[in-house]
Amino acid sequence: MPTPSPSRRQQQKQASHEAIVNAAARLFRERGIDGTSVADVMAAAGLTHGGFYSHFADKQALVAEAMSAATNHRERWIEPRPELDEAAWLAWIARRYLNARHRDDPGDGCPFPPLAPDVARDTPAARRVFEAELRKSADRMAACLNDGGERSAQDKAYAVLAVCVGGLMLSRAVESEAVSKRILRASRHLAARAADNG
Amino acid sequence: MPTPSPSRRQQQKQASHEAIVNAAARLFRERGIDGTSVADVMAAAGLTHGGFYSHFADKQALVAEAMSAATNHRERWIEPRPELDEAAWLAWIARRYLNARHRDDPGDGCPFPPLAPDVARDTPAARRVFEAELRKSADRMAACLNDGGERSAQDKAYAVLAVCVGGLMLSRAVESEAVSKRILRASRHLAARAADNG
DNA sequence: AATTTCACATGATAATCATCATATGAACTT
DNA sequence: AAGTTCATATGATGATTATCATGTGAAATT
Repeated sequence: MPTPSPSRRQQQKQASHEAIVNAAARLFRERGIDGTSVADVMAAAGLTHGGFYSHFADKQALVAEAMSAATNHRERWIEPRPELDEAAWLAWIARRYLNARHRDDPGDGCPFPPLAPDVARDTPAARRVFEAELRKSADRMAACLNDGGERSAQDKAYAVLAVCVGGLMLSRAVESEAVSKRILRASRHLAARAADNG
Repeated sequence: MPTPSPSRRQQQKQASHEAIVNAAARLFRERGIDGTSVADVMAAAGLTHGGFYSHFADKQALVAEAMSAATNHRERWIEPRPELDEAAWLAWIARRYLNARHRDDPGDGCPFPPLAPDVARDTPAARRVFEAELRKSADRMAACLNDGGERSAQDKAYAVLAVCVGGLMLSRAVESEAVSKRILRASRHLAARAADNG
């Protein structure tokens, strides 16, 4: 059936729902899932804690939705550039992803680095959402890569995602700026190497 | 001064201290730092919660010690093999690290993947410990690599660590065995590519 | 042997948290 | 306009937690 024009009330609820999910997507990336309380999320969404359970069955349900919401902007990093060859394109997206700006703003960045370990310890449902989002990213990247030899474009994509996610995570976990930058630079370099046919 | 033979009491305390640190090193890797209570750690060490503060100023102090303790076995993964050339050696250590056994036993595995995001949000002191341990791993690896062109052996080492850490983390965060294995395999392959001279 | 020390146990304390119960007022229905 | 619904607010509840206070018995000291 075609969407009947939503009532004012429905609109209001949907707006709140989105505000909650967006607040959670940011806070989870910034402080981790365990480090973020339901009340924190609701306050950041401009609401109070009590209303939470008319939107979600429990915190787990929010985690799943927030994970999806946080991954919606993958186009920011994985953007086609048909005029570039494979190595140049990989170097280009690696620079978009592995840099100090992204490192210093996890709340607005890729959710894989900050949330992967939390998800690994979470429920199968959470891992299914993570996997679906990771797969979408890999597919989007693979569409810009060549199928080379025994390695499919998808395999290359997963490997590039691994360096990018690992490099960003490590760059955030060290204290000195010099070492952090070095990790970013070295990871960018290796990401571009995924292009060569082996 | 030469170590005076430690009294029975000192020995006892030291044994308890080590039991606590080892229990923490395992539990933090398995359940995360926030997901592990001081009481959990003490119980796993065969003690009760009250004695904790005669060993550590607070939970943070334990985090720092546990991180070091968990990294002490890096020789398991980064082991010299002078008879192998660089690419073969990298392929070899990548297989040692990026496999299902390691993936399925985080409590006894490398602490970087499960703890990096927690540390990124922790105190500067925690990040300094993380950095020191990461640097030791990079140094140990770099000692087995060639200084090639503009990329130093250390840079290569950091990049290899990034794929390894990222690949293991992603392989744990997805639900299907097929995708998980694919990530491990693709990451192993890219790790070995770090050898080529660019 | 009497005394002191201290590692560890038991038992608070105060904070935080997920979740639930209930109230309220605006938005829909009639 | 009176009645109903429901999104959200306010205010519990019970669990968990880091940390502290106090007790105790074995070990060290005298």
